[in-house]
Amino acid sequence: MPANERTMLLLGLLMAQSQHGYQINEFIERNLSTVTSMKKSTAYAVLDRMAAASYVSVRTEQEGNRPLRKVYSITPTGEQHFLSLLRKSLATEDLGVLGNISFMFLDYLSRDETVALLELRLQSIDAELAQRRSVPPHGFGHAVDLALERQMTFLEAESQWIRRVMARQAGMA
Amino acid sequence: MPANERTMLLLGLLMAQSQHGYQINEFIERNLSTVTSMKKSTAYAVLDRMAAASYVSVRTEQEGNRPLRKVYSITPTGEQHFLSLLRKSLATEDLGVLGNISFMFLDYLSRDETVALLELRLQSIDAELAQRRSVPPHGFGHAVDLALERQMTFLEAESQWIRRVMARQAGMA
DNA sequence: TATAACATGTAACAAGTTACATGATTTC
DNA sequence: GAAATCATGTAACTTGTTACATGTTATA
Repeated sequence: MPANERTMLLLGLLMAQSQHGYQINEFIERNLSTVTSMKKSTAYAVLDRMAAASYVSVRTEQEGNRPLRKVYSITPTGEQHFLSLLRKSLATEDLGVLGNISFMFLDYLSRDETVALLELRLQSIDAELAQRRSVPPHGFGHAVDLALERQMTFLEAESQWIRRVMARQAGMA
Repeated sequence: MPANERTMLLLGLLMAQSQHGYQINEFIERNLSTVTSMKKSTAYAVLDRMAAASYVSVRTEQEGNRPLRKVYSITPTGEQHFLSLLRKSLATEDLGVLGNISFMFLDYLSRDETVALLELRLQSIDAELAQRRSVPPHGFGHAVDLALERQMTFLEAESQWIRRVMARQAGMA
């Protein structure tokens, strides 16, 4: 019963069209690197698992005398499973998404170092924000853009929160 | 080389005082259930690993004829390791925190169902917000409160974002 | 002729979850 | 006398990463 995000991601990509593993991995690497960190070997393994669970069917094909490809197609069972994963995931807030344990332990660093580290974090967040604003939405799918917009929301929220926290620190100095 | 959040959490709790496993697990279950989902068995295993890595030392003690306890104390090496995990984690934004893949696939649900599911999500987020606002900060450590405040920031950001998205959907109906 | 792109894996390991085991003691 | 609390684990399983293996074909 693997009910995880990687499964949902791969099923979701196969909802659009049948694809072979390499093709999926390329797409993820080129376009979804900010959304998932799944490794290629993992993707191949998950595809195998999904085939064993009959969520996808496999056929092999060959173009010229290139290496054999295994083309995966989502099955009706797979579509059902995908939709049920999607519904559950959308309806429930995953608290795991919200945690960053390190903030619990700020007291173990000096105020100066805390400020310096938060400054670094802020810079990396603002850089990410700037970069994303300069490269407008790719355009593959309005919903993908939604997901990226949601990430932007969190980046902005954290950027502003860090500024507030630092202002407070400065006020108490 | 376990450089994960669970290690940091346990080391962080041991920074405050030496504790035995059960004690730590109780504390986590009672106070940190929104911050981590670590299971008790996992905590015991991580404590063992940390002992093997000399991040903590162990001594056994017994109170009356209760079961033996294994009391863990952080070592100087452990303190160094903790601080280095903390610094790295603070300075870098973890993109994994931002991802919710399901939003990429909204197009596979009808507009009506999407709205209904987002409504559910919104309700659970708002309920969580209300509950947290009604139970003011526990008070064990100003930094723990900071971590919870940060979670609040994300909950608020997502609540508002979902409202915007739904308003847009309604506008396009 | 080297190296990048194409294409799929395997093996060894690390980390985490689940369900279960154990046995005393305190509380209802 | 039953159930909860105290206290620590083990065994089996799932998931994921890392590093490596393999062999072809197009490109520089």
